[in-house]
Amino acid sequence: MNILQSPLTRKLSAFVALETLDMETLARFHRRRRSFLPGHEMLHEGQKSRSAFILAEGWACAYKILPDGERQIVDFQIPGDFLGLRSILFRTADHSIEAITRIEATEVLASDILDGFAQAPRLATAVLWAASRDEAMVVEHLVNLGRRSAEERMAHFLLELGARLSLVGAGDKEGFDCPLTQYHLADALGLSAVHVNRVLRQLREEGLVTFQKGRVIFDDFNRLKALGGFDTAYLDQDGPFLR
Amino acid sequence: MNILQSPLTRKLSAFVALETLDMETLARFHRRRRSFLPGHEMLHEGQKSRSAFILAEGWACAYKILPDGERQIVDFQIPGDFLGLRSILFRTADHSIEAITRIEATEVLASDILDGFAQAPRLATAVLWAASRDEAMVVEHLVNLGRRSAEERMAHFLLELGARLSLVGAGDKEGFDCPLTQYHLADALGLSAVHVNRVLRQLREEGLVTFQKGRVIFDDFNRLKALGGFDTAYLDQDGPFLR
DNA sequence: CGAACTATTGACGTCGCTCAACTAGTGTGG
DNA sequence: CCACACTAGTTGAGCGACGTCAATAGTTCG
Repeated sequence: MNILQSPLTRKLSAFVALETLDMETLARFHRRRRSFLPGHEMLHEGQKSRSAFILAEGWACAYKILPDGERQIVDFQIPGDFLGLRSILFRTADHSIEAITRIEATEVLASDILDGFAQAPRLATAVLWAASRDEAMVVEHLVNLGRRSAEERMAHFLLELGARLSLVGAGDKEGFDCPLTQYHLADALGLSAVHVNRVLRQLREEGLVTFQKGRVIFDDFNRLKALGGFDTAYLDQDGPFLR
Repeated sequence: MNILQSPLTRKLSAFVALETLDMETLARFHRRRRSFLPGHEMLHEGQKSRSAFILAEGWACAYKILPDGERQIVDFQIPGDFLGLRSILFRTADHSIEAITRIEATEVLASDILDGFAQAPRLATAVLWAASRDEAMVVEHLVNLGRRSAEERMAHFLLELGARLSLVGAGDKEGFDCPLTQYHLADALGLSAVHVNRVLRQLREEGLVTFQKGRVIFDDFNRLKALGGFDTAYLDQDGPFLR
């Protein structure tokens, strides 16, 4: 894939108008191609890591395991997202990452990124923006867990996923293909798998959204948005901002 | 206050060994001194903002308001923290910020920061680290809401606050002064104020921690850590890493 | 000394959890 | 080709953590 067309470039271009120098530096990030099978643990909490990944194809999730064995999924990653960026800035990774589907990614060394900042400062700004956008998503996720009912959480979550996927051309207002199980949803939304099932049934029976057979279909996009209190502003994805 | 001693410099020094050039660039961030009274809304969600703040003295909180009027506090800020960094990278602020106590801060223009990156790339890395650390805290907060009981949440929350404050010299293993009300705790932990009260009583009666009269006292630090599943690794604050 | 905020406690309701049983699809080896 | 295992999904019964509502103090401040 041409670097000009890569999901990451497309995403960063939503914020900064990248120049030739930035593009060249970014291209240097994409030298080591790697593949992973579903279920592979790409990064383990506590591990020292000198490289991160840029996801080109497939889905992954970042999570933490609690002492009692419970899991909280923090974020799902889709093409164009960094995997484990924090793990190279920190002494040890503060979370684990697991491949959900088969994954194609490029490995990026810490030194590539840090040297890149010195050569292309605009790129540093773009990466800071990408990290801030990730944080904004985690924040919205936090609000979801803190102050919304199970039904509202699910509505908001499915809408966010749809919005993110549509940015990389993998979904629209009709719906999207989704490889997640009800267990993934439970661990992400802080619910039990049993309750996830009930909530999905309820949303389906109310004619709002249908999640079956690996596909999410928005039956009534607007009513779903109203239920989930969903507003895309925090995704900040409406065309280049910094020129 | 000398720039060498400012809380922000101390915090960033925990990650990168800052050079003279970085220090000078950082000093340029500290020109516009501002004060705010308790309760002042320093940043409003949806607002366009061209400047952020570096907190020198006092406490603030970042929060979101839901359509039904409920509030979720995302983070509390203490000296050395950025206020509204995301708001200058995004088109509009995705959250609001309120002064809890009287606040002393310096205002930083977006251009100061972005120009600073071009002149001192190490500083860009340091700011990215600071943003990542903020994200790590939000992530831990998310795990807190998703998978811990009210009692565990409270334990974890008070321990995190203590750890952060001790980094800037405002607390230790004994305890710390804390200007938060039970309503603040409720909005941060996704609980009702009534339940916060009950949980605090329970923790006090179990001899774990006492929160009264604006002071948090760790009655049994180790048992509290065990209860909250608290591990400081995600704060990544054990001495300079990148040299 | 009233007004406004903060903290405390009880009674009662409910959302979401646990446990358990059952179905359906899928893959695997004999 | 079937038996078995394994995973994902579905549904019911019962229960407990936490919410809501309401009443009462204690504190701070004008």
